[in-house]
Amino acid sequence: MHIGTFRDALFKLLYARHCGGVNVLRIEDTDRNRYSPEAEEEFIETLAWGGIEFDEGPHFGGPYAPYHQSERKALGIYAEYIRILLDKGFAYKAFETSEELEQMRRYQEINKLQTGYFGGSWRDAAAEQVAEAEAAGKPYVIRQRIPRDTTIVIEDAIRGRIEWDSNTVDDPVLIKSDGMPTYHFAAMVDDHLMEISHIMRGEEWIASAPKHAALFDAFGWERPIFVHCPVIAGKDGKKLSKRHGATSVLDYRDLGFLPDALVNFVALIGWAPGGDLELMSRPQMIEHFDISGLQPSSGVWDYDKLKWFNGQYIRAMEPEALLETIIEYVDRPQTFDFWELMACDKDAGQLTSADPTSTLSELKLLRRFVTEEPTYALEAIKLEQPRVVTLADFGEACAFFFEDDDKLPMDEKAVDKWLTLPHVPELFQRLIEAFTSMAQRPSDQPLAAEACESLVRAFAESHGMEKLGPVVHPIRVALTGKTAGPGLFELMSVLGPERIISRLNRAGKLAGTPGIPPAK
RNA sequence: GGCCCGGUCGUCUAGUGGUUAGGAUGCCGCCCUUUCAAGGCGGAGGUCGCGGGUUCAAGUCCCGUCCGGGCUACCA
Repeated sequence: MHIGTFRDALFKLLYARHCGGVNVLRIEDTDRNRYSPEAEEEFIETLAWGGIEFDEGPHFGGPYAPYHQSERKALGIYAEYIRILLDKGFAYKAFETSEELEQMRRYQEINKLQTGYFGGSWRDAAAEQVAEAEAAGKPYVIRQRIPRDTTIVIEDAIRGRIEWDSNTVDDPVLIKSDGMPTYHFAAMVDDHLMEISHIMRGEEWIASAPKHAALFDAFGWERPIFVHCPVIAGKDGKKLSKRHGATSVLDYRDLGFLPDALVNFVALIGWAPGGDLELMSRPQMIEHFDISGLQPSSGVWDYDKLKWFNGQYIRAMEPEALLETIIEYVDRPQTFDFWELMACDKDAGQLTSADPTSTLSELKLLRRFVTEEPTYALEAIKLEQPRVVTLADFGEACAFFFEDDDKLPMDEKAVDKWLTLPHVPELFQRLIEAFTSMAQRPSDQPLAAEACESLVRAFAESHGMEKLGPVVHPIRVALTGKTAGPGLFELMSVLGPERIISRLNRAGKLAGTPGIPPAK
């Protein structure tokens, strides 16, 4: 599901909840070429993941079932209503072939006329002529007879009054030659039948709104309130599309975004609660949501701000809940399918700064530890929680906790800079000795960060060092292979004496320091 | 081409005739600090698309203009 569609669905939910109304899902599957069960499944999956709840719909039941338009068509619902329009003269049969329509359009374009079907040869055809064509078995569509020489006015809840010279509105197809209704017909009939109060949809529908209004008028039905929401655009101002990055909601799930963060962010494109409120819980959004806060102008998708929201939501989570969420994330096969795809995609750089191939292997490592050693993994996650943006980031951030001691990748520059310092061999040796004796007297207590700190500080002091950096950095590089990460003492406490000893040994050799005895 | 919609820092936005045009993000700096983040503090960034009016007073009202976008299917 496209981000824009998702945002609209969210607005509908928020508004329904705000008003104590009913949110209904209807599957508009009248185009047999476009519809697929897989697409519908993806739709439902997206809605469920995003917490977009429905009170009525094909998978939820309700008083106006069925909720698939194809099923409603089979029931003869649309046939019944098109009959009424035909009888009242608000619709007519048109027998043009697609070639004839194509020719007409070309003629209009060449002569710089308005394009569209404004009657052709059938709007005003004699009854006998129509009967003749029908008897001859010619295929036909049923078109809406838009009133001429008048003004069609709609009252849009966001933009106010919008009007059209009805002579500029062409006659849309209501029933296709295969008997299926178009959106223009089916959605309006259903909206009436299902007692829909608000038509909330994307701005791209404004152009067809006069047709829809005229249809309600033709039936003598009360018009719902039209709410045309602004579109979400890419950085270049054009409709958000693949080349702007990911447009599918599920891609953001697989990228490691939290549904609540995405929802919070997306709600704020085209809507503002007024004042300075930005970070909002779902109940807060419902409380504040109102059509008067909707923006008429389109918004641009700002990936950076989405990332900020996600970071905020990750930091706000209880570590235990976060661990659960991460487990869910790495247990989902789609996560790995997605990163496989990313690894092959040249444009993946728009979405991640990290190399997808390494993300993939780091996520596998994360999956192993999170299920096999959840207690250890939890401690690692706690330390990385404040410095991560997406769930996927935990892969890289935590990798050094999980990687085998002898396979830990070492940043070359960091090795050159910190492991070559003259005091490093002695430092490592002292630490190895200290931790070895600790390891030989195993206790139930985990290694305390304070103990590590005093050890390191003692070394610095005994060497007359005023700053801790020259001591801390070599140890960090030895233990993590990197120069960035959580506080050294916290990280040592989580790693534990065994891993520390083994990594110090390895790093010592890497630095070309001879003479360090084996740890055990 | 025609018809429609839109236009406040790069971006999301507050603002409904009187504000030093506010917040958020991003960017930069400082603090914190063993690194990176997070967090705290601060800074740069807006002639409210442009031009006319109305008014003592206009981002806010009116007209024009420019630019951007959407639609222009037997798709939704």
